Amino acid sequence: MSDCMSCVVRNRAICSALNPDELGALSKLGRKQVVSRGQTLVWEGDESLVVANVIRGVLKLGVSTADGREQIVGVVFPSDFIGRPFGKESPYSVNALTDAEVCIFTRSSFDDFAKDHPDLQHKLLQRTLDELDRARQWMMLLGRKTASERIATLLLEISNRLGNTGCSSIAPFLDQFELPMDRQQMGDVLGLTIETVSRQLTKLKEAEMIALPDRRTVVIKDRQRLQNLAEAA
Amino acid sequence: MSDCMSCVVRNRAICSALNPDELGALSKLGRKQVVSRGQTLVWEGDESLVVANVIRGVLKLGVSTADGREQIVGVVFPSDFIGRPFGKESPYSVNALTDAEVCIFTRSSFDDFAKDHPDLQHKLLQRTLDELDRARQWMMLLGRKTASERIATLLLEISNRLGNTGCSSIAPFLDQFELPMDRQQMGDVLGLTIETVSRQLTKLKEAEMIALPDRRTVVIKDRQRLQNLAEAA
DNA sequence: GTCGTTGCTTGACTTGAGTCAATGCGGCAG
DNA sequence: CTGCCGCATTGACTCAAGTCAAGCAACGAC
Repeated sequence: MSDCMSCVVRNRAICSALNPDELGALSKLGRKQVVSRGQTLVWEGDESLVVANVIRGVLKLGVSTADGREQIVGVVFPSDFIGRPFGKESPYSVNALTDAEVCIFTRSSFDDFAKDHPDLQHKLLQRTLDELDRARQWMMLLGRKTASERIATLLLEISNRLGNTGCSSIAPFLDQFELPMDRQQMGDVLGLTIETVSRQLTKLKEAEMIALPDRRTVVIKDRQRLQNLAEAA
Repeated sequence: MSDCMSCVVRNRAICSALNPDELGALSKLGRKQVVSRGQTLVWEGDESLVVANVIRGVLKLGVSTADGREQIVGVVFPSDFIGRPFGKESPYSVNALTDAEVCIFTRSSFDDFAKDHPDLQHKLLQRTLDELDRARQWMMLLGRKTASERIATLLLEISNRLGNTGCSSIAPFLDQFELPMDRQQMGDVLGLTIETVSRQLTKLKEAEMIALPDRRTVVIKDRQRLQNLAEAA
């Protein structure tokens, strides 16, 4: 890889655990790769051969049943880590929701490097613990929240995840943003159908909590009310 | 703690990463604690002050909304690790489903110990990755499976988790076992109501896939058919 | 014994979300 | 400009699961 030191996620990705020398060593193992929207990086059930850091773009982690039902079990943003280090087949597929750029490693070379760098493993552990907490919050959503609560939660989550680019702590969240996914994919994240997603968005628009200038753009007009709805109070 | 070397989960818990000397040092930091059914070990939203290994019994991790809906986001069995190391408040409460025994540490002393023991962190990372995979599989269940598929999945999961005690690799799963939870709690794990749980269990019984000799006992009579149902084919 | 209590099951009815089927709309190729 | 194509929205209807309300069975206290 050419230049980790100038990488836009240098200070947020797990690489931030490494000093310049270590970073140089790691950079020899990986390479940047562009992934275009819709492209699949890893298939569900395949042996886990690669891991990666997200540099730019948004990707989804998806599980599907034999009869074609799909559930998106994770959405990864820049600086997030992708993959299943230390063996095991990947229990989900990884797919680009938008054009993206990742910094990719073979699993075996990454594993070897990680074994010798406890600080890197520590960062990875923290990240995995955070991801687990997020997954559990999502379990509450999928098990117990109503359709409108789910939509409200998703919009706020995306607003936060897109806002926290870290570069500018001025914007902890965004009041206007582009959805990195279409209606079907929103349904797949929320455990709903495309029609229910559409209807609930219309309701939130009619209630003036949000505006939808075009299919992909969301404006949060009343964050407080949206938050109350999301928190299922 | 008196005697880690003779601990029943010695070879399966994260402690298996440690040599006898290290184990001796860790044992000075922790203590065994008996927890009785229904007792709460950690409250949702409280600062995470303790972590623990489960020695005996089954505990649940639960999240609830302001208006009283509950979702169980994890069930932990002997040798599993409980808690949120490295800061952060606990996003869920921890509750004993059965009488249990845990080996408990203050978070800060465990954190300090872990910092100096990369092998322990490595074990913890692997365990957390496994737990994350399990949580994601459960997201598929909560988002996309029907009531009967959910029940079938839960019964098989409990059969496997109770079977894999590690002590005897003879029994990879059990065909008869005691449910470590009541109907309400099954509903809370599956995102269903108590009535739906009861009705679906009756259906599985009528279809002769299982038998229910008493409220808490389950006998798997046709594992293959139950598995087909669970896999949502 | 019999009275409560607690947890589970069953039945009748309601409802939130799914299904099926048009219709609408914005962009782009020709 | 026109017509098509790929989403997205909307409407009418269905159905799986939830709600509300009895009953039932096992167990312990007295």
